[in-house]
Amino acid sequence: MFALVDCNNFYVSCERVFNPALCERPVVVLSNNDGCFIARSEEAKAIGLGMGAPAFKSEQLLRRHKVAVYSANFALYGDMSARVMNTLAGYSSDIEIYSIDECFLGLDGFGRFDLDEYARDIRRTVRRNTGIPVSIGIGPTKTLAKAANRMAKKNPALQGVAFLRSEADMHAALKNIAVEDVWGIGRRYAAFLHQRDIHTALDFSRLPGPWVRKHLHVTGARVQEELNGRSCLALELVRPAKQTICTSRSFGDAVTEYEGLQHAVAHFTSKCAFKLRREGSKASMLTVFACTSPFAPKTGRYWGTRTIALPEASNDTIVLLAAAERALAALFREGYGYKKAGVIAGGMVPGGSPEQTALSLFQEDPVPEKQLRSGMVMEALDRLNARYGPGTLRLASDLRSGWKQRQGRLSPHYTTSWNDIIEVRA
DNA sequence: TCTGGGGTCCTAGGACCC
DNA sequence: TCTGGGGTCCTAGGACCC
Repeated sequence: MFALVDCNNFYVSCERVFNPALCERPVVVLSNNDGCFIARSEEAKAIGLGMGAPAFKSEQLLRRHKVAVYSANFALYGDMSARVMNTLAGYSSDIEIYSIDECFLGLDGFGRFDLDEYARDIRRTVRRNTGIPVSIGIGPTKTLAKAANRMAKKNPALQGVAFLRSEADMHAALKNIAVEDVWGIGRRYAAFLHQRDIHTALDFSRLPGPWVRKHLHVTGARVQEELNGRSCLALELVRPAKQTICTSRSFGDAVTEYEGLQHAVAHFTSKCAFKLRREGSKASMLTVFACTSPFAPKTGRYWGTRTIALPEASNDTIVLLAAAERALAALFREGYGYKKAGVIAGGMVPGGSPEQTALSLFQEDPVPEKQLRSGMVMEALDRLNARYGPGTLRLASDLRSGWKQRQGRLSPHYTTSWNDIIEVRA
């Protein structure tokens, strides 16, 4: 058995924890750069504010219904997420943190418990410890746990918990779930299936296996197996190291000067380097891109990208910055208004393993003194920033001028910044 | 004025190896 | 008359997730 615990309207719920007056109002949280809705309270959904819809198109609606609007505060959401996951870890030793607001729990060997009551206890405890409301679905496969979770959310009578215990439970659940709402069936496959008169999860589960394998490939075939109660997706108890690490942002105002892009790219590169070190990985390739708005008139569009192969895999900010600088210089074209840029680290090599030191053909020194020093400098940098706040110590090229994000309605970093708390009190 | 930011996996086809 | 059999690696594109 698997349980899927999913935080309700997570980002909105985080804002509400620290501002209970929001509980009676429609609330939305915007994406970076205050662009789209990425979280909506139930009231906001009812008004018709769509997930991922651009906020500027709904300004009237927002005003008319006095919707509380927030810029994304990922420092807050990330910290609240860690608190929720911490609580959940007390309920099973087998946990997979699936996303910032979702967690699978393995319930093998929990047969002596009443799982329904167990789930209700989890809900109460998470709520008490963190203030965050969650819904819980339980089923014999991850996909069925997902489906159960959806039921728990959609059906208030269930009070946040749905348990697919018997064949009959599963049959009833699948009958009431549209095929596009099944985990692993996206827009394209849903349209394909609708054309062939397959509308519910139950319809899909009954299709001939080879046909599904042919048209939806192995991923689709696995979904079908899972819907039929045969588990194909195991819990990932250890998160595998990331294969790529990306930091990118849209700009509040288009950036036209090379210098502005340079500062932004240096900032993104520093963030990537930090993420690499946190993962214990080194990158052997670095890609930089900068582009105009996809909504700009066709003639004013440009998508520039360059990838640099590093002579040795690295997670040293200084090394990566030098590469990023070269890439940007190569891709930059005068005369465009750049609306977004980013840095992608790839070709990962585990940091600290023998490969990472051994493989450079031209490395003259058997004891890589330079690398040793670089590691120590980066460690000091990270320690200082961990203690005194991100960005306290940084490279001189990592400048915040010449580019900025729109972020007009940011709530305080209630749980991660003393300064913000002091301001709130004042 | 104005449209996010991360990720993963799978497949097909080409280039290449012996 | 009529072109082997077994691989790997890389890339692009398509699908999906939150």
